[in-house]
Formats: sequence, C-alpha cells, structure tokens
Amino acid sequence: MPSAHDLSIRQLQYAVAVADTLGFRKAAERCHVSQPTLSAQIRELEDVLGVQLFERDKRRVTLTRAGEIVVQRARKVLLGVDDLLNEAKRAGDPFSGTLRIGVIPTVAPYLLPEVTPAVSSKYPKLRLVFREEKTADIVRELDEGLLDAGLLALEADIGDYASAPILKDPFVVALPKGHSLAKKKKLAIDDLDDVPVLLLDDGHCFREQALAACERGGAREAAFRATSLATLAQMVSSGAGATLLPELAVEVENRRGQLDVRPLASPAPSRTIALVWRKSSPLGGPLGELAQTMRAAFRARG
Amino acid sequence: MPSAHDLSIRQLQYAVAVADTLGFRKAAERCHVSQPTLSAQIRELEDVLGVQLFERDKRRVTLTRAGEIVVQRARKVLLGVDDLLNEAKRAGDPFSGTLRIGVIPTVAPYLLPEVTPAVSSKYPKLRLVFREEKTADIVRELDEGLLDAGLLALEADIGDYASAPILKDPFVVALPKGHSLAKKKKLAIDDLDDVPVLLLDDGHCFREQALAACERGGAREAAFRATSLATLAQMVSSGAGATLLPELAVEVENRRGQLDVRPLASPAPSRTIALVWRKSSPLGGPLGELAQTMRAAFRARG
DNA sequence: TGGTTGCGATAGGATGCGCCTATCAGTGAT
DNA sequence: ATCACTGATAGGCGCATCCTATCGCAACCA
Repeated sequence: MPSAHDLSIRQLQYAVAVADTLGFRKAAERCHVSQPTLSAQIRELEDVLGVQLFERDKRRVTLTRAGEIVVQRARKVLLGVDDLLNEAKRAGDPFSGTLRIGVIPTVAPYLLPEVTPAVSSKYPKLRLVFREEKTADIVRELDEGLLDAGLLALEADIGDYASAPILKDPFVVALPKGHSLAKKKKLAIDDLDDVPVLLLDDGHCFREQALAACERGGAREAAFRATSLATLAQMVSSGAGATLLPELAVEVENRRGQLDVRPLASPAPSRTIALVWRKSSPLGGPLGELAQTMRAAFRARG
Repeated sequence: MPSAHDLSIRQLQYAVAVADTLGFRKAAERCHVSQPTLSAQIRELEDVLGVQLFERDKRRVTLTRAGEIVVQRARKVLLGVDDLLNEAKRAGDPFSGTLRIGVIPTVAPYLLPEVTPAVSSKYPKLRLVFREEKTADIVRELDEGLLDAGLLALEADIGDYASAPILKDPFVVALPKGHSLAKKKKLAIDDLDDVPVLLLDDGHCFREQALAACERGGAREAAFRATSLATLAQMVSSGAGATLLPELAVEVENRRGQLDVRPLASPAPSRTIALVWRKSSPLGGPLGELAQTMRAAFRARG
C-alpha cells in the first residue's frame, strides 16, 4: 500500500508536545527545536491530515476536537515506537533470547552435557535450543534460517560456512571385552582386517568418516548397520565385531566397562567438531565467542 | 522526552515491505522508490536501532530474530498510523461527530424543537449536544473551549465573537386573560405603567433586555422574579401582573390560551437570536452553514 | 498611557537528508 | 559463457527541515 503516509514521527511528537504544554514555545523548548520550526511542522501535519488540530487564539492554544483525537492516537503510535526501540535494543543483545542449534547425533549426547552448564552460567539470558539431526538436515535448516548454528564435524560434506572448532576428536577402536586384539596397546587400521567392522547407518557423517579411515586398510564392513553409537557399542560388546568410536563417546558408551577400547596409531584418524553458521549471519561474532566458551568448558570437563 | 526517535515512519514501511517480499528490489518497487534508496533507508534504520534486521546473503534475504521482532512491532505502529489518518479524516468532516452548543433558557425550549429535526436530517452524521445555560456561563465555556458554539441573544453582553443571526425575536406583552389593556390591538410601553410588570431572575439576559425596554416608559417591576418564562406566564395568567415575553415563546407558553398577548407598537423592542462561536474556531464556516440551516428551518416551521 | 513581556506567524538563508541514475560485484540458470 | 538477477556503492540534485531575526498582537504594569 503506497498510502500517503507523509507524516513523520517527529511531527507526532511535536503535536503531542503542543497538546501537553498548550504552547508552541514551550513545546518547541521541550522538543529542542526553535519555535518557528515547530510551528511549521505542526502546520505541515495539519495540512497532511487535512484537519486543524490546534486553535491559535492570541494568548492561548486550544485543541480542536480533531486535535484531541489525533493527539490521543499519536500518543499510542509514539508508545508503539518506544516499544519497538526497546525491543530492538533487547533483541540487539546477541546473548539474550533463543539460539537454535542443530547437533549431530554422534555429538549431542556426549558434548552437550559437558558444555551447556558453562554456557548457561556465562550467558544467563541466553536460551539454547538444540535439535538433534543428521548433518544434511542441519545444513539445510541452517541455510533456510531455521537454525542459527550447527554443531557438526567439519570433515563432513557441508557447504561454505563460517565455523569455530570446539574439539579434535580422534577415532578409537572398540572391541568386545577380552578380544585378542586388545592385547596391543595401540592398533593399526590393518589390525581390523580380520574382524567384521560394524558401522552406523547411512546419513550419519561418522559412518563416512569411519569408512574412509578403514579404506586405508582392508577392513570389511559387517552386514548390520546401527542407528546410534549406543547400539553400536552394544553390538560390539555382544561380540558381533569391532568398531570405530569417536573418543568423545567412549566415556558414556563404555561406562560399564563392557568394551576394550584402544587408540589407533598415529596419525590417528579424527574428526573436528565445530560450531558452524552462515557467513552472512549477524551472530557471527557472538557465535565465535560461544564456541570459545564451549571449547574451554570441554577442556575443563571433570 | 527528547528520545532519539530518529527513525521515520517511512523506514518502518520499508522494513515491512522487505519482510513481506523478502527482496530489496521487490520491496523498493512496492514502495515506489529505487532499490538503492530503500537499501540506504534500511541500513539507516538498522544503524538507529543498533541491530541488523535482515541477513543479506547473495541470492536471498532472511529476517534475523531482531528483524522478526522489529517488523512485528513496525506493523503495529503502521496500523496505528493508519488509524490516526482515518480518524483524522473522519474528524475532519465538520458535519460528523459531536457539536456542543450552549443555549440560553429563554430560547432552548422554543427554538430547538423547531430546528433540530431539520439539522438532523440535513447532517445525519452530526450529533448536536445542547446545554441549557445562562449567557455568562455559555460565554465562559465557549472561551474555555468546552462549547463549540452558543445560541444566545446578541443584545446581551458577550465578548468579541463571530456570529450568524437565526431570527429576530420581537417582545410582546402578556396579560391575564380578559385584562383591560387587552382591548387594544397594539400596546405602547407606557401602557404598562399602571400594572406590576413581572420579570425573570437575575442572570437571564432576557431580564436585562425587557428591563431596558421598560425603562423607556415608567413601568415598575413587581417584587417577584421568575426563574423561567413558563413560571412567568403562569404568574401572569393567575393575575399577578403583566410581562414581556419574546414572541418565540408565545406559542408554547400560551398553548392553552390562558393569556392575552398583544404586540408592542413599533419600533417594538426585540432581541436577535444568533449562533455564536470563537473567531478562531476552525468550525467557523460550518457553523455559519449550520446557522443558515437553522434560520431556514425556523422560517419554514409549521 | 507607554513600555515591557509574552505569544505565534513570517521571512530568508544554510544544511543535509532522501531521492535519483549509473554502475559494480557476485550468484544461478541457460 | 552469457544473461538475468540479487544487493551494495558512487555521485549529484533538490527539497525539506532547521536556524536566526523580525513582525504584529495582546496583556500586564508602572
């Protein structure tokens, strides 16, 4: 609508000031403008509205009926504008309100408990909402603006995004308790050639990364594909084979000690978990700071 | 409050347009400005608010969280502005809304029934609110802006006002039915020298005007002062003396024929009933037209 | 009564804002 | 590779807004 809104907020302020002070000079003073300026703007406003708002008798100013109505409305509008300014200021603080972050399933259960307490205590006004999704979905929603950021592995196939690393997460081998390979302190990829290797289901980026690591050797994938690291660990502990796990998950998934876990000989394959956001996001700076907070919290974990 | 309201309504319109179209060019088109103009204004708005409202990715525009909030508020403000414009337009029609008119008691009961139907049918959107008060009160309230106009006698002591006459109202003599003076078709002021003349109470302008008329002869005032013409007529009909009545009141006050009413020889004293308003009132023109309508309606009375 | 003080309106001139057109730089589709 | 599209940028024009100085009028006061 191209309605002829050729009135300005300032004019409304002027009108309200005149109504309050019942005097052009006093109103002008209150608005920090000269009296002629204010007179001209009031006249302009009256012209735009097509109504006389004030009755200028020598020695006195009175509101016309139209003036009463318009000034009342103007007060409402100005209150609305004030609200807008205040809300904008509040919304301008990046560490208030809600931040929507997508997290891949092979990270969420292990990293979040470590870092969210620190974030919450550092930014009390900030509410983090995590969505657990696979990389591709996170990237899509990030792109559509449904998410503010993502927590995922930089090694995955993501697009051109800004990111800040949280932690480097080496892969380790998980074996059934007492497996013969567990006699070695460190394993090589080739050591897995003789055991079935269990991997995650399609779509999990960790599947691709583990697969890439294995392909340097001659390992073969088992027929079964797990839908979570927890299932994977369960399968391994029941003797179905071996697997690679991100070290991040070990503490949780081997909490009952049912696995034998061994590191891989360097250069050990690893993934880099990072906070990722659109390059154009105005939250860039704050998200970098948030990532820093997360990194520190993770390093200081108990 | 001199708050830094340095944002304009137009800027809010631009922001809403961008939010609606999700494109600067389309928004610019809708606002009938060039795209650079709109870009600059959005940038300016973001600067004033201290928040980025839109995320400009090449190929796409998205609202930031602050943008969502601000645009929502902006819509509210713009609706308020629209309301203001509409209300102003309505209030700008002088023949709509309410008109407060003060009427002197010696006019109200006799003139209003004659003229209000015509006014109502000619200006259906106009609501007339009449207050019956004495001249001095009407003048004061007129001055204070509590009344838009007054219906009173120009002969009274009013200040410097604009006015439009409604009718010339000659004074007539009211006598008890069958009074000896009633034998004459026309009376002179001197004829009242021998009867007590009843008059209204202080403050009624008609009292002063009747008194002035009588003083040209040698009439003497009765001890009693009536508070209304109805009382006056009642007193006269019961034989307490004679009185002057404005002709306007005769039809009503002598509706049961209990009085003998005789005109005064010319030049008969009279009063001029007029619609009166502040010279500075923006309703001047319309009130003149209203007076014209009243005059015509009175002349055409049944 | 004449001077002073208050009012809002007016005149004239400086400044800057908001607008324009023309162009650039990057993306995506053909 | 070209074309069509995005928003950002550059430069310039003109009007809107502001200022100061003044006028004309009303009220007050000596």
